[in-house]
Amino acid sequence: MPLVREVRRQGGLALLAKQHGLRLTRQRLLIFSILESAQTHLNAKQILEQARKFDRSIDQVTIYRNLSVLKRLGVIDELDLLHLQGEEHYYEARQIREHSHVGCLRCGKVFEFYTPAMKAINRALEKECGFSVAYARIEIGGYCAECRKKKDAVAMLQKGKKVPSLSAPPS
Amino acid sequence: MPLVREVRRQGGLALLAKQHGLRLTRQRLLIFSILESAQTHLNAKQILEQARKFDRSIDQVTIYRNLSVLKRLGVIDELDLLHLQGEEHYYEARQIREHSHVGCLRCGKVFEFYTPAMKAINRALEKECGFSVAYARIEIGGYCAECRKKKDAVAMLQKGKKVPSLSAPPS
DNA sequence: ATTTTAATGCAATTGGTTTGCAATAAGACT
DNA sequence: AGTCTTATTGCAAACCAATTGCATTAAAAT
Repeated sequence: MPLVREVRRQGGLALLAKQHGLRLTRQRLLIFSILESAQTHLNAKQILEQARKFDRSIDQVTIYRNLSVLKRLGVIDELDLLHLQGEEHYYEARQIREHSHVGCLRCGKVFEFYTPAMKAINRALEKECGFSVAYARIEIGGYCAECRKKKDAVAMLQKGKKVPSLSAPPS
Repeated sequence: MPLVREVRRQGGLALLAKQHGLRLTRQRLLIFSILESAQTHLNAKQILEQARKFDRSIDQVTIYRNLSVLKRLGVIDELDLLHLQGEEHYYEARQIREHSHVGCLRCGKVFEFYTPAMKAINRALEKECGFSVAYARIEIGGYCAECRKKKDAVAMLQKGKKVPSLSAPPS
């Protein structure tokens, strides 16, 4: 099982788990490696799918239980991404540099964004409230540059027409 | 039904709903008034409980459907408060001044916080990405001043003892 | 008053997540 | 290596917030 050896070597989540007295099972190491190599946030289903490629017998409860452990260890974040991509939760390994998830309410695209002002919030909390920030989740909804252009174009064409009703869900 | 008259007068959500061609039913007006007078974020169950005090026959689907409408209108926010108070979603009327929800990972207390740096994030997004922010959700986890004090006191007493395992959920 | 159809209530369903429990296997200790 | 302890797993069933189908009710336009 080459995968196991690899994970053991690289440390990271596995090392941390070991330090907390958790057993390094084949399934657990697999889940850890998936999270560590993920380029983006994943939901439980996606993690399960990836895991099954290496271990066809792994069950979704194992995914959930390990995500739960990692949440407790404070090394992954659980996100809902403003429900722009569905109702499930998404998970990502906690980054060194904090960032926000920005989602377009029109096209549903979600991207990550960082600006120093994010750190300023933590400093303000520390200073004003004596609150020590462990992690911050910033999720922003709005309209991306592309959609704004399109919207302007449409507005130009429809000048004078009434605004569409909001009583029906957007298609 | 004095409540209905009152809501009609005060405008707010009811006025907005009318402008979008929605019918002002007794149940809808009741839900609106609960949200408008809420001092804090509520979940669907809490809204239902409050609503039943005035209308014993109101159903939870009516709550959910109206929350859904209000989300679409963009006048309420749907939050999960870092799951510190349960897995359900919480709702609050969108505030003029944006703010964050700050939760203590030790005692579970959640409070609201504002600092100008929050506006700075929006400006940065606009400037750097051409992204127009409709709303921002900032949810922060960490340790409040009180818990930090307690923790220090405990650490003082337990100096030299090993760190408790994280393999079991916190009591 | 009549008509249209949005909104409601009830029941049933969905879908993500959790729990109970017997079987398995990690890690500790000979 | 062998044995023991118990954390962890897989399977099935349960859970529960949220959604959907449908007949009924009632807002509001005529």
